[in-house]
Amino acid sequence: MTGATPTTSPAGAAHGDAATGAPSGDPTGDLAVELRIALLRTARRLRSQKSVDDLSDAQFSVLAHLHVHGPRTPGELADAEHVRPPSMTRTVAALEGAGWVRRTDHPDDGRQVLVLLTAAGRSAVEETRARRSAWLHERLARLDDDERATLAAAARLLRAVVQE
Amino acid sequence: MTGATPTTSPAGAAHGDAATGAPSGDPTGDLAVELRIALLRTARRLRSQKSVDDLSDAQFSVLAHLHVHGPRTPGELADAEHVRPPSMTRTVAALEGAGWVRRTDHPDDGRQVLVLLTAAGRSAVEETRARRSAWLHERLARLDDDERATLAAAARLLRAVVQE
DNA sequence: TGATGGTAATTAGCCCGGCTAAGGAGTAGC
DNA sequence: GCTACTCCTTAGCCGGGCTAATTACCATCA
Repeated sequence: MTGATPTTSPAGAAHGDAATGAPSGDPTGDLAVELRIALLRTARRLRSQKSVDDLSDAQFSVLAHLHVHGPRTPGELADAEHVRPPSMTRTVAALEGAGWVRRTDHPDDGRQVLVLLTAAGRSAVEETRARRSAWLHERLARLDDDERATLAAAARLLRAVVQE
Repeated sequence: MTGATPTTSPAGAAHGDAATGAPSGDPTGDLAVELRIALLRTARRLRSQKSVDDLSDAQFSVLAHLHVHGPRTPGELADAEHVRPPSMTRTVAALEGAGWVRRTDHPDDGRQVLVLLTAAGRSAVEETRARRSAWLHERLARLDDDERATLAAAARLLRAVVQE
């Protein structure tokens, strides 16, 4: 099919590309463009796999955050997910409606609320995490060890890069 | 699945930092989980940068596709973006309304439509691409050459992994 | 040639989840 | 105890997924 090779983006034929603002002598310029495309494309594919279960991407992300970090306030969750508080309120409400989280009063501050995973929520995270990784897992299995090592290193780098 | 996910820190009160950083055991199983998390997280950050301009992620993706591949029918675009035709109809309509693409009759088949970039659309792609990469670019600049090489290799691998 | 079935695009209408603006409820400082 | 601030929530907009149904066109075959 559209077997365009990744190396650069010469955009083939009639489409004078190469603009992208990347000075050609500057490797990170190209890299940013290439990496962004690859990441967004892969993420889109990963996200499209989610349709098999009933947990949306935003919802799962919150659940996973609670799973790792423990109870959090909506404000903290909004901050962590880089969304506005009203959006988080809505997501939390959906999760609560589904029985995956519970809202409790904050012990010290009456304005705040603590959101915590229910037992159902905890196992939902664990099951979903495995299932969602299946597609990627299956594809990674086709790579050789070096390639997998590269991706593992990249995953670590991305974590650092994205770190606030 | 692989039984125990090694990343589960007991959410209780502990705040596992080392959680999810662990390379060990079943390499591809862990890798899939780790990579998925890193990719989705990074993609979310990248996407959140878009808010500065008036081009949504889905819209930009279509524009970029047309920029690289030339005129396409809505059906082909839907296929390429892994969305259903009605979704693409809507996206194309928005792009047309903004003047970035034009719809023309298909030369051979009256059922089909050809979507093509306008001049404005073409420069929108080029400008936006550079701007959107700026955030990532700035962060990549803090890495060393080896790390950048790793990410470049990973970008290539991801393209291949996601192919088809 | 005219009915029949398939295919492309669209419309209608649902839902999720971003956002802003505005409104309680609770806290804190004076 | 008033005032200001903080946190959460509600109300309501919008983009963009989806399915189901509709319309327009093509292709085939009796």
